[in-house]
Amino acid sequence: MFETGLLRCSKSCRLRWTNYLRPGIKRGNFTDQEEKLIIHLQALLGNRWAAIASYLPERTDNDIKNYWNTHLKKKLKKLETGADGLTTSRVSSHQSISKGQWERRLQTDINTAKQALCEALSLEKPNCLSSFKASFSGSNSSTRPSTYASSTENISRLLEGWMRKSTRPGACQANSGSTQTDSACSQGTPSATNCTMSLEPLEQLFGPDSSTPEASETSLVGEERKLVLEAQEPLSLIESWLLDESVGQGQLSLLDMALDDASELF
DNA sequence: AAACACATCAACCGCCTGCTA
DNA sequence: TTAGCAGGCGGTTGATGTGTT
Repeated sequence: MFETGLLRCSKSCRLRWTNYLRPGIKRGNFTDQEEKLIIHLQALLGNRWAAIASYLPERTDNDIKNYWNTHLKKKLKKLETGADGLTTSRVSSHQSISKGQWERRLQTDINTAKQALCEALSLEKPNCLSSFKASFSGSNSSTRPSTYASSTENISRLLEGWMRKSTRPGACQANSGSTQTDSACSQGTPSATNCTMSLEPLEQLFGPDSSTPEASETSLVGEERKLVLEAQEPLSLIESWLLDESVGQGQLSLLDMALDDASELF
């Protein structure tokens, strides 16, 4: 501990630096993209503002937390109470679940799905299951050392894949001047933080034509519509994603899968 | 102009975790 | 092994700004 002569301890100084003084911090209104990304990440990660902030290097966890509490909560509540059946069911269904429960169930389901997939495809790869199980070994609440660490890493991996897929030509732009936070570094922030993510899935939440499933579906064009329709085929969304992940192609968004999966599970 | 309500956001608080002696 | 410490985190508070009556 050091004293600066100010009436602040090192803790306060650090906070002041990371939340206010640190260079590269963007102030002012959040863009639509940032807003959607926050909502997306909050749905995935829960109130883990530091983890969410690691995907928005120009914003601090405090900023995001404040923005969520003051703006986005209301916005989502509005949507929830609105006449939008699809959005309402989607948002409320996954928000009503406690985060830990959601994570465990999702991870368990992923595990099960992947196992089934490996077996179904008769993959003669002993590493397939073992490596996967190892990667999710932390999902057992009685053995995992840290829910946070395991889930953050997992989600990071998922997001990496999602961002790769959702990034379209011209959609990725450099974030010049941004500085990684200490927390971002320590948490293994994916390199994709410098990408402005494509967030079409969330247009369904915020777009003017998202009030009905039909509308949201018809708002999609070409390849996206095809993929949405494909997602309604017997293959579960998780399986689609797993296949997608293993093949390294496809454009199903993680958000759709996560939310749909949550709806299916509950 | 004053009073009040509401919104915003920096800072504080307490808990948890990891490190180290 | 363990106690003490520092740092990180999320939840909450309170000061300040802004809008409304």
